[in-house]
Parts: sequence; C-alpha cells; structure tokens
Amino acid sequence: MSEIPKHYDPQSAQQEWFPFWEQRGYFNADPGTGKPPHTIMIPLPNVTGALHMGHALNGTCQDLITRWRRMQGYEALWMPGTDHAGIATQAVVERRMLEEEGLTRHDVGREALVNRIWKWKEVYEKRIVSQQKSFGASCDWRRIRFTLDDVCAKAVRHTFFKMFRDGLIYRGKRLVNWDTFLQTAVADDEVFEEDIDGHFWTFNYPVVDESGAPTGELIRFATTRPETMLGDTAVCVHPTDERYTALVGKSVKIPVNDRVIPIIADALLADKEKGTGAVKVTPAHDPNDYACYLRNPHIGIINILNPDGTLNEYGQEWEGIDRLAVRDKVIEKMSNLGHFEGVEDRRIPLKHSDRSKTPVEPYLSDQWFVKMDDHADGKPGLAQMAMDAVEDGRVRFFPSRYAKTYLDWLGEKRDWCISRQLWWGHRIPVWTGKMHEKGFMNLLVGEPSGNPDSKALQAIDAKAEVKVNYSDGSSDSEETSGTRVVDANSIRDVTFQTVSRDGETWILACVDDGHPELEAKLEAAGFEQDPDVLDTWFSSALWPHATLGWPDIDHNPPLNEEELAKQTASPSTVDLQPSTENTVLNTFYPHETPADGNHSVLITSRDIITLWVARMVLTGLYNMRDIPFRHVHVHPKILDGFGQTMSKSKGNGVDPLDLITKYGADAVRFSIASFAGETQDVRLPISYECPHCETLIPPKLYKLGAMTVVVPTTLKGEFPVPQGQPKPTLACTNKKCKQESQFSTPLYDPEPNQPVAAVVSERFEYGRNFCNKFWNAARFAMMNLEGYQPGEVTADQLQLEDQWILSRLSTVAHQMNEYLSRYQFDAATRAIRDFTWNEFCDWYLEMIKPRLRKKEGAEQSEERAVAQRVLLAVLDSLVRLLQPFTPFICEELWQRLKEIAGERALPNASADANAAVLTPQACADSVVIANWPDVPRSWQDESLEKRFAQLQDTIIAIRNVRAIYNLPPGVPVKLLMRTTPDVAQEMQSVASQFDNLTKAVLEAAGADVERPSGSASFSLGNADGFIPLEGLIDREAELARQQKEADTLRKHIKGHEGKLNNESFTAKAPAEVVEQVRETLAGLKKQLQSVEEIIEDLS
RNA sequence: GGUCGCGUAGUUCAGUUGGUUAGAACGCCUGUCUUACAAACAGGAGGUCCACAGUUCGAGUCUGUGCGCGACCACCA
Repeated sequence: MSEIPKHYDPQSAQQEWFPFWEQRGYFNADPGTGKPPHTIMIPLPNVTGALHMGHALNGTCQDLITRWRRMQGYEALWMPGTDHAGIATQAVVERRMLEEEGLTRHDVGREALVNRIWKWKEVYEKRIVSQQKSFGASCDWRRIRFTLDDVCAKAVRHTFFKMFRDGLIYRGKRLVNWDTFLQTAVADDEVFEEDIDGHFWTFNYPVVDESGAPTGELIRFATTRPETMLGDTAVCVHPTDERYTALVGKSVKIPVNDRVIPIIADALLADKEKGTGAVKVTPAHDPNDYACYLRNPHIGIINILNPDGTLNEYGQEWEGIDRLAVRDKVIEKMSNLGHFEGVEDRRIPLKHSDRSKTPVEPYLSDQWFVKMDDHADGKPGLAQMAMDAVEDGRVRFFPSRYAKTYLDWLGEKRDWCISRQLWWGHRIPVWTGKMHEKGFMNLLVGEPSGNPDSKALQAIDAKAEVKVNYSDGSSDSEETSGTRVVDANSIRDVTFQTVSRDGETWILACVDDGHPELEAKLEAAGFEQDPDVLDTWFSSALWPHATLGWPDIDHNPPLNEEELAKQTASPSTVDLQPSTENTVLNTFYPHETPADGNHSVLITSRDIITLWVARMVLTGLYNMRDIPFRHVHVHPKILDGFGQTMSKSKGNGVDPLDLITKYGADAVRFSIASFAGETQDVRLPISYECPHCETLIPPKLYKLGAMTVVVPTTLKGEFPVPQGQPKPTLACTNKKCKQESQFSTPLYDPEPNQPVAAVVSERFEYGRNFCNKFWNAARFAMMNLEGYQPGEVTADQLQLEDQWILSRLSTVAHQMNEYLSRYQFDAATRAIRDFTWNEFCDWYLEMIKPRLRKKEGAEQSEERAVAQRVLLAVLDSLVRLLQPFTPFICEELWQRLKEIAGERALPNASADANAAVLTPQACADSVVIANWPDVPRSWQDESLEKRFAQLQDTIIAIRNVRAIYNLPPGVPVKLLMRTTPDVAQEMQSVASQFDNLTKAVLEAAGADVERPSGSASFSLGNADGFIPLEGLIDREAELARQQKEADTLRKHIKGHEGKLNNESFTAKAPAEVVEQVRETLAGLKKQLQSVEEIIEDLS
C-alpha cells in the first residue's frame, strides 16, 4: 500500500473527478424520475468580472445543500446562470473602450457597442463558470441560462406586456441620480457617498414688488451648488418663521437671469433652525425641492441641464458649458451684482456613481414604473401579495430576523423604477407614436373593408377607458393626463395606453414577444421604440420561473448543447425528447404545499433581500401564482480583519482561486462552511504572502485622501506614486528572505513578469489540515485491510470501542441532518470535524491498532476481521457524510476504497433485534450518488458513552503524569487504581488499552488498593490512580501540584455549598437541579478527600 | 434619524428553552520524527463573558440604559 501518498494532493483530485462527475451526468436533474424535487436557483453572478469571496461562500452553501439533498434521494436541481448586469457591464466595457481606443459609445453606435459587450460576456461567463467548477459546483450545467438569452428574454417581454396590459406599468417623471458621464440614471444602491472638500456660499435675492422693482429687502440663503439658482422657481421659508412672515406671498428676483419667483412657506422643506431659515427651491435638481414642488405645483419646474451635464438654454450665456464651470461664473456674476455675501469651506457628502466614479446630478427625467401599491378597489397589489407570502409562512427566512428587512421594505410600497438609459439590456417593448387617424387598431390589422374584425377593433378604440389615473406626483400633469388600457381580450399581442401631450393624443403601444410583424407595422407608421432598457433586476426577478421555460407551457426549455456534449454517457433514464408540456417547470418550480415532498431554498446575502428576493416573490406570485421558493437562507457577509467589507477598491479582497491553488478546493469549502453560521458578519483577517518565501506579512490601514485602503505593514514608499518614481513595495519580515516585492493593491498595476505578494488568509489552514488528517485516517485504514473479507458483524462480536464509535457515529449523523436542515453550516462542520478527528482518529483508530496487528490463529483473525469491518463501516459513513463538504477528497477515497473493499459492512437499519449490526453491501459507482448514511438511532448508548468517558479520563490523567515527570513514551509504568468493585472490574476488562494507549500496566484495581509511597497520584470523581515512581518523584513539585488541585476543588465546593445553603434555591429550583448540585458536590468532596489524603501522605 | 446585528482566551469564533468546574481552532509554553498523519502526537498555560442597573433561587444567556463596532434603509440648504 506504499503507493498512497502521505499528503492529500487536492489539485490532482480536482482535475480527475470533476470531469468524471460531469461525464456521467451526476449533476443533472430531470423531471419524471419519481424522486421528490429539490430546487436551488443560483444568485446570479454578474458577467462583469471575477468571482470573489462572497461568491465562494454563497456557492459553497448551495453546493453543500444540493449534494446533501441529492444523496438523500432528491432530484436535486441547482440552476446555474449569469446576469447581464446592465450598468455594471456596459460601464466596464465603455471605460475600457475609452482607455484603449479613446472611443465613446456615441462614436461606435448602439449595435456595435452591444456587440462588443456580448464578446465581453462570452469571455467572462466562461471564466465565471470555470471558477465555479473549480470549486466543485454541482450545478446542472446543461441548464445554464443568461438573463439576455432567448428563454429569459421571452419571459421578460411577456411579463412586461402583462403588467402593461394590467395597468401596472406606467410612464412618469422622477428625479433620478443622473450619471452625466454614462448618461444614464443610476439606482440609489448604485451610488456611493464620499465626503469631498467643498464650499458653502451665502447669497441674497432682492425682494421685488408687483412691478418688479426692488423693495430694498433681501432674503439671504446658503447653497453648495450656486449654479442651480438658474433653475430656482421659488424661495421657501417656514410658515411660523416670524422673520419672514411678512414676505410670504411676495416675490424675489434672481439677479443672474432677472427671473421673478415667489416666496412660499413650506413646513417640510424649510427649517427655522438651519442657516438663515430661507432656502432656494430648485425642483428639477434636488429631491427635497422636487417634493416641495409637488406640494406647491404652482411654482413650476425648470430643468437647466443637458444629459451630459452641460447647461441647456436656461443657462443663457452659459449654455453648453459644464455645470461645474458655470458654478464659478454664477458666483462671479452674483458677486459683481453685489449679491454675494460670503463663503466658507465645508466637507460635503457627495453622491458618486458606483460605475463611473463621477458625481451624480439629481435630474428630472421620464421613466417607466411598476405600480407596487394596492389596487383602487382595495385588492392587494404586488407588494402586498409578496408580503402576505412571508407573513403567512409560505416563504420562510433563515435566520428569521431577515423577514423584517423584507417586510419593512415592501411595506413602503414604493413604485419600482424599471427603466435605465442604457444600451445593454432588455429593450423596453413600447413604441410611441401619434394617434392614427383611422384608429390605432386599424393601423395594426388593416382597413375596415379588408378585415372582418376591424369594426370590433374600432369599438375597442372608442371605448378605451381610463383605468388608472395616478396623481401621486410621479406624473407630470401637463404631459400625461392618464393611462388608457384597452380590453385586451380580443387582441392578445398588443396593448396600448394613450397620453395627451401638447394637445395631441399619443399612443404608447406595448407588443408581446414574438410579433415582429406588429413591430414593423408600428415602425412603418412612424412609431418609435423606447430607447431605454429595463432595470437588470426586472429580468433577475423572473429567474426562478424564466429559467424553467416560463411562459412556454407546452415544451421544456432547451438544454445547453456545449455542456451536454461533455457528457459521454448520460445515465439518465429520463426521456429528454421534447414533450407536449413543460415538465421541467411543473417539476422544479416550487409549490406551496409541503406535502408533495418538494423542497426549495434560495441561498443569498442580505444586501439583496429587497432588490432581488422581494421581487422574485412578487413576480413569481404574479406570473406563476405560486411562490418561487419555500426557504430563504441568508448567510453572513465576509469582512476583513478590520471589520471592513472586502472590495477591490480597498485592496483587501481575497481571490478564491488563489486560495484553491494554495489550499485546495476541499479545504477552502470546508473552512468556508465552518464560518457560515447565523451571524451577520464573519471576519477573515488577511495577510500578504511574500512571493519569495511564503512568509505572511500583516496588513494595515492607509489613508489616502477620502479613501482608506489596505496595505502591508512593511510598506516601502508612498501613495500616490509620483511620476517616474518606483512603485511602493512590501519588505519581507523573514530574516532569511528580507526581499522586497510588489503587492496586490488597487493603487497600481504591478510591473509585468515580476513577483507579486498576493492577499491570502491563514484561516484556510483549518480546512487543509482537516483534509490531510482525514486523508491519513483513510490511508491508515487502507494500509490495514490486508486479508479483508466482506462479512456481517453481529452485536456480540463488538468490542467496547466498536460500540462506542458506532454510538457516536449515530449521534453525529443525526446531528448533521438537523444542522443542515436549519442551514447551520458552522455547527455541522464542527460536529463532523470533532467526530472525525477527536473521536475516530484520536481514540478509535488508536484503540483498534492492536487488533489489526493480530495475525496468528483463527480467533485472532476473527478479531481482526471484525475490527476491519467496523473500521470500514465508520470510514464509509464518514466519506459519505463529508461528501457535501469536501467532494474531491471523498471521491478520491471512495474510488480507492472501492478497489480494495468494494463491498463494505454498512449499518443495518433492520428493526430485528437479532439481525446483524452491519451487513455487507456493494458500494455505488461514485460517492456523489451514494446514499446518505442512515444510521440507526438505536445505536446511541448514553451509559456506554459515559463509561467510555471514564476510561478516557483515566488515560488522560496517566498521560499527564507521564508528561509532568517527563517519562519517555516507551518506558512502561505501573498503575494502581483505588475504586469501587464495579469500576474496578471495568478497568480490568480494558487493561490492555492502558498498555496500548499510554504504556501503563494495570497492577491492581479495587477498593483496598493502597497508595505506594513515592507515587504520582491523580484523583477522578470515582477513582484514584497511583503510579509508583520510586526515585523519580519530586516530593515538593508533587505536593505543589496536589495543593493546587485541592484549592481548585475547594473553590468549587464552596460555590456549590453556597447554593445549597441558600434556602430559596432549594425551595424554588426544580428538584432535579438541586439533586444534580448535591451529586456534584458529593463528587467534589470525595475527590478533595482523596487529594487531601495524598497531600498528607506526601508531607 | 430608523431598523437589525455584534462585543466571550493574544486572534477568529461556538455556547440550544437561564441550571455540572464557560468550549474549539489558530497562536503561545513543555516534551515527542511513537510504524496513518510534524499540515502530526502527548501535555499545559491563558477568560471580572464591554460597563452599570434590573428580573430570578440562579444570568455569558432575559430586560433596560450607557459605551464601542458593523450593516441596511432614510436623510443631510
């Protein structure tokens, strides 16, 4: 057996077994197998870039649950895919294009840009998939989807159409975060705040009378954005502010453009305590001012900006100039006109676009919205439907506290802005044009004479009624008078709303998927398609049913041929031919009733509970009339050692692939699982690894302007790097190395072909060490299988240690199910690790060594055979129990074991008490598809475990003595035990283990054993042990040791006595608790008595 | 400002419904290359469970307040 290496080699196992699993189709999940379905939908990674630690944690949890359920006999689907991530991806491609070629998107045009992004997507999707596979992700890769592929596009288009038809989608105005660089609106969550050094200017506006002549009064106000005064439409004060009461209703003149605007009172906008108490109102460029405008619509609204951030015609002489340049001009002009009062420096929190890193402008624009509130007739709207699903328990959160995040957010019922001014994404399927003179429907289906239905269609045009009239302020009263919705039953593929603008009626026509002829007709009639695309979350919200082929109900969704080709032989017995119904959707989309055995869980991070989880529930209920998952598990977030979020821009991110290379996929998975508990955050302290000698150099925080980045403590040099100067390095702290090297940082790109210190974390040694331990345990077993014959094992053949390990195995196997079903990965990991290492390796393997060495004689060989069979049974169960955590090492061991011991004795779950405990069975072709261990609960024996613990305590005490007296391991000692007859008998029966485990020869055990002089002693609760060490004993040291022990005991005795002397304790505490304290006290007193006797002896 | 979470050994974390002498891993100290494993084995040291108050016979655990840290949401003339 010398060919089994001493160390587990993760890289070769990873290379060998993943293709093996794929080729055999083990990860495939298909309808019609008769197994209960289990569904996990992957939280879509963006195609923007590489995977990070968050993905690694997220993926590990999902793979664990999927592999566990698969072994339990579920048809376990883990659906993979990627997200087109509109803004993020377009921004990254645009930025690269600008940097490398100096081109903007307007230079290349819509089609060319989209083509470039598709190319980017192909590269990055491949990379992401290969990263996931290197982790061992057991997704059904044949089913991989992309949010822009045809299947998803159809779902998106149809959902939009349905919502539009149902009056749930409307067009309105909103003040958005406008990215002037990318020229698009960005969502609130795509904006980050950064404090910048700015100024706070104070100006005044002159109050004027009705003829426009100055009255001599002035209103003073302060602003951080003077240029917006060009768009002011009012000055606002608090209604109860006596300083201004007399002025309300009068007007002021804006000196820079001579526009006269009213002075209004608004309690929500103005604050008496702040500044001068007066504030200028710029509705089109400030969210609060916009809200004020909605309350006071008579003041009007003026947009002064072009989409690129330059001023429009309202900028007058500054039209076409960037807003920031205009700021200085406005100040200068105000100053020249005598209305400038002062300036102070101030740190200003300024919103920046996450994508372009440029400041965003509040900007009023036309957007599309999904109505979230309840219907006018009181029926629950989308938000309420989604809230109900969680409130009545159809969807459950783990940990449950996250339900609050979900419910609070949905409870606001704020309309969902779904349009984005981008080119990369699902284009909004709405065409706008003027009302056709012969009616809209005729336009699409032809003249009345040529079409028998056209009369009916004209009637539809005529009776189109106003169904939704929203006056929540989202609409501009001048442009949109209301939304008209036709009764769309007769025309199923197009629906429209009418809008009156500039006295004319305009049609907003929405066309369902699959009708290019209708689109062509519209375009021929001068209709134009909306240039915007949909919010990325609109398509990802449909993920759970879109990927399963919805809205097609008459055939299954297509499989990915490239992935299919990787499978040489599909073991699936299921007919994959096209069916006449969508059995994939029917099988894997969850149902509300748990009785059908269907299980499903969404495993995700807390920051997208609102953006994604809530919206999946909402669209699931809307489209499928059923929830998209029964459980939502929210896992912790990984922070660095300073408690900061890991991110590329901070330089504290660990690359999972670096970890896999360094520690192996199994080790990384196992470590990750060990810290995936119910807490909110997990800290993962990082270090830099010297590329020359692998020494770890700790990090420190480094302030650079407003940014805080992470750098090595031994940083040499400074940031920012001055032109032409060498880049900063880290100095290795290893005295033998001392070399300097570049390090991974966002602040520079390393020089090519020079070594770079990577960011790593020592915490993954936990998993690596465990894998190696497990490997060696299996190696030991395989080295001791010489002459192994499969055969059953009966209860009477089991030794104490066999009974004990089987009892423990049963306990642990059941714990695993409990922990995993509650998504407590950390607890499950601890349980299996402790069992493997501390019980199986440290005790069981050590205890059976003598039996395995026995070779002579029939009796001996039977003893050996039993030991081998039990050993294999436990090892076999362990390989199965660990498979979801560490699949590669488990497959490697499974296959090796299969060669040596293809039939192993497995737990016999039979209820027959006389049946064998273990019966041999052939093992499966792969551990991935093996059965999850079903270990009988009846094996658990508490009293046996207690007796065993006594044996362990004795052995530890003997080893302690050996260590204190520095006795070499090979030197035997004598052992005398003073104890009750029954314990003495027990000791005698395991005497060989004293010898085996600690080279102690049990000379005597019984009640009348006396302590030999010159002995080291130890006292356990119900036994005292003596080890004669004539000549070796250090009387003083031994005395001191015993005194210390006695002191500890006295302290605890005092505590317990205190409790029992407290009458209210004995009166009020439960009897069993009091009894327990009494027992413990008695035990402690007995132990103290022994120790005191020993002390007396010694002195 | 609102909501949620966290504060336990040098470090990272466990600690079920309150109830034996508060645990683990890493690190540290002392031995050991003992025939599976030095990525290991054996032994050991190390804790006023953030503070104060309350509930209780009993608080690491429950309640309140304070301090420190973090996240999400809202806001910031």
